[in-house]
Amino acid sequence: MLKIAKSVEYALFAIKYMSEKENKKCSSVAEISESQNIPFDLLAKIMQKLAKGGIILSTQGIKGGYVLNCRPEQISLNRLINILDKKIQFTNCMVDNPTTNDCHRVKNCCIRNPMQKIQNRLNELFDITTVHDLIQ
Amino acid sequence: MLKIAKSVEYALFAIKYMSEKENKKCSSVAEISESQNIPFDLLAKIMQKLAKGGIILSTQGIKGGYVLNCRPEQISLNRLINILDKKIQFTNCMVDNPTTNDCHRVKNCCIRNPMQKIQNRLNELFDITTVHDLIQ
DNA sequence: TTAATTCGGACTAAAAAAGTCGTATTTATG
DNA sequence: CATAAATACGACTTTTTTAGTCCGAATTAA
Repeated sequence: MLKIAKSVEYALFAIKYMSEKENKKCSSVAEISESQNIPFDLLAKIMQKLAKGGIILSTQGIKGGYVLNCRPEQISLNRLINILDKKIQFTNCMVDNPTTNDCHRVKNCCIRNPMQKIQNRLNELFDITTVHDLIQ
Repeated sequence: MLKIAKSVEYALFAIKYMSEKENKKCSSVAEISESQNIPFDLLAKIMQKLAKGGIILSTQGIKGGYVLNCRPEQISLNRLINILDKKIQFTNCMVDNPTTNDCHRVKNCCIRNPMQKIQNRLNELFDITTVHDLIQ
C-alpha cells in the first residue's frame, strides 16, 4: 500500500536515459532495457503507454525507437502515474458517482469527504513534482 | 496502488463508534461489527492491533470489550497506518540500509533521494492529519 | 527480402490484501 | 464451579493486484 508502481520507477529511468541522449537521437527498447536493467517486455509495454500518453514519440521499423516529446521539467509525477498505473484512489468510493458497488455506504459516509480532501492534497503534491525533480 | 488499506478504513469507523459511546463504556467487536457492517473476524484482528498500538484498551472476559485510550484528535493517520498496515514505502529501497536484495541499484541510484523527499512530504501530511479530521 | 524494430493483446506467475477458521484464555455471573 | 460471552493469536484460504512473459502482426531502412 502507498507504493509507487514499478512501471513508474522504470519509466523514470527510461526518461532519464532518453533525456541524456545527445542530438535527440532515438533509443530502442533493447538499448534502454539493457543499460538500465529493466525487463525488455515490460519496458516495451511501458514505452507504448508513454507514447500513447504523449510523453515520447515513436518511430517504427528498423532504426526506429523512441524520443522524448517533452522535457522532464514538463512532466508531472501525477501525469506519469495516471498514464502508467491508474489515478490515485485512496478508497473505492473516490470516484465521481459512487454506487453501492463501490461501497455500500455510498454517499452518506462520514469519511468520504475528509478522505477526499487528503487525497486532493496528495494529488497537488504529485502535480507539482516533476520527473526532473525525481531523476537528478 | 496509493490506496488506503481497508483495515485503516474499518478502524476509522470503529474509532468513531467508540468515540460516540456515552460514559466511556466499552464496546464489543460483535457490537461494532454489526452496527458498522464490518466482517467480525477481520475487525477482531484490527481491534487487537489497535490495542497493541495503544489506541484502545481491552478488557477480557464476558462483559469485556474495548474503549478508546486517546481522543481522535490525538491519533494521526500515519500512526493508524503504521499500526495496521505498514510504513509508507514508495519504493523497495526506502529502508534504512538498503541491500541489493531491496534493489540492485542500491545506494548509487539517482531517484532514491528525490523519491525519499516526496515520501517525507506525504508522511508530514499524514502526520498532521488526525482521525478526528477524518471522521466528522 | 530480410532483420530490427514497434504494436497490441493474451497469458502466467508472484505478491499482497482481504477475509475466514479454530482453539485457547479470560472473567462475570448464576 | 460451570457456563457463556468475550478477547487473543496464529494458521489458513480466497481474491485482487502487480509484475513479468509470450506470441504474432505491422512497419521500415537497407
